[in-house]
Amino acid sequence: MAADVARPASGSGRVRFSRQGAAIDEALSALGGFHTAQELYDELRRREQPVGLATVYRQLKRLAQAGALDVLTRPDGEAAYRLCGPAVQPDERRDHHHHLVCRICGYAVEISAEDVERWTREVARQAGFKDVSHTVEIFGDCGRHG
Amino acid sequence: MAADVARPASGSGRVRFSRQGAAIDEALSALGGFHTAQELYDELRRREQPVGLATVYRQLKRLAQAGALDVLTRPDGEAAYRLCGPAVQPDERRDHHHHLVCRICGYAVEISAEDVERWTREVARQAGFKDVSHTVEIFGDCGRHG
DNA sequence: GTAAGTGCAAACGGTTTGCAGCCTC
DNA sequence: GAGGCTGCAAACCGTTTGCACTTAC
Repeated sequence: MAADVARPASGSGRVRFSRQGAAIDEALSALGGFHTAQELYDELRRREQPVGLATVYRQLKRLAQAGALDVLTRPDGEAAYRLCGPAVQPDERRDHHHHLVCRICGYAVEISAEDVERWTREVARQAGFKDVSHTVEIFGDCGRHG
Repeated sequence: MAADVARPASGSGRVRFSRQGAAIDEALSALGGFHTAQELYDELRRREQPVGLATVYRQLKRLAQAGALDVLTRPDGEAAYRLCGPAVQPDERRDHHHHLVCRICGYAVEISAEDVERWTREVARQAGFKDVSHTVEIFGDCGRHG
């Protein structure tokens, strides 16, 4: 099930299969939760399916752009990725959402934040701001790793 | 008023005056809003009071630790700083808060987020997470720069 | 005189890119 | 065989650090 992660249906330039791409999909699926490119890189070596670091980054970017990955910026600015919810259909657009992330093991819960969305929009409106975007992430210790 | 920015009352190691430190305080005050170390560095050169980039970073870190600066992580991971609210007393502890920041000019509004604080705590509790922290920042276009 | 503060340049860590070669379609 | 994908190494960018020097007190 791992290697079947949504492949981009993007118009320009067909996407080809590669051993490395599959390995990355598998690792993402096996690890679960949010993990950085470096962590993924290490995991791949551990699995004796080494992939160049540059390739890991490129693949992650592709998957993210294709909507197959959730991307998250950690407090220190490092980026972390995980597969989108289990059964994402190719054309199913994932809308804006946030996460409650374990800072120890990367386990993450998707949080519905209707109220926060509404709140940010309202705050921005009051201050006269336009083209508003926001970041909301919650980090903690899930207490069930290991 | 600019050079009088709160100096740390920290116990270890007395803090000395320096032309560079004062210049940085002034620039921060003159610019207002959130700005990166690099932006500050450029501003200082523009003012013909050049300060080494390393010094800018060190000074910003000091001021931030002393509680004289608000620190903010931009979506791309870069750090931005600004002086804390106008009249901060040396021993006045600024508690956790968030900002609505203009992504164009750095102008920022401090937002009270009681409800969001409560919400994040509640979400985390429901998921059984401990030691919870969170990031909430709103970016937009204030429409009044220039 | 002592040690904090500074400047420079080198080092760092995460991420991106140029380019030659490989491999899928 | 054309073009995407890979690997490597070099480049980047923000930030930190080592070290000798300056300077406030």
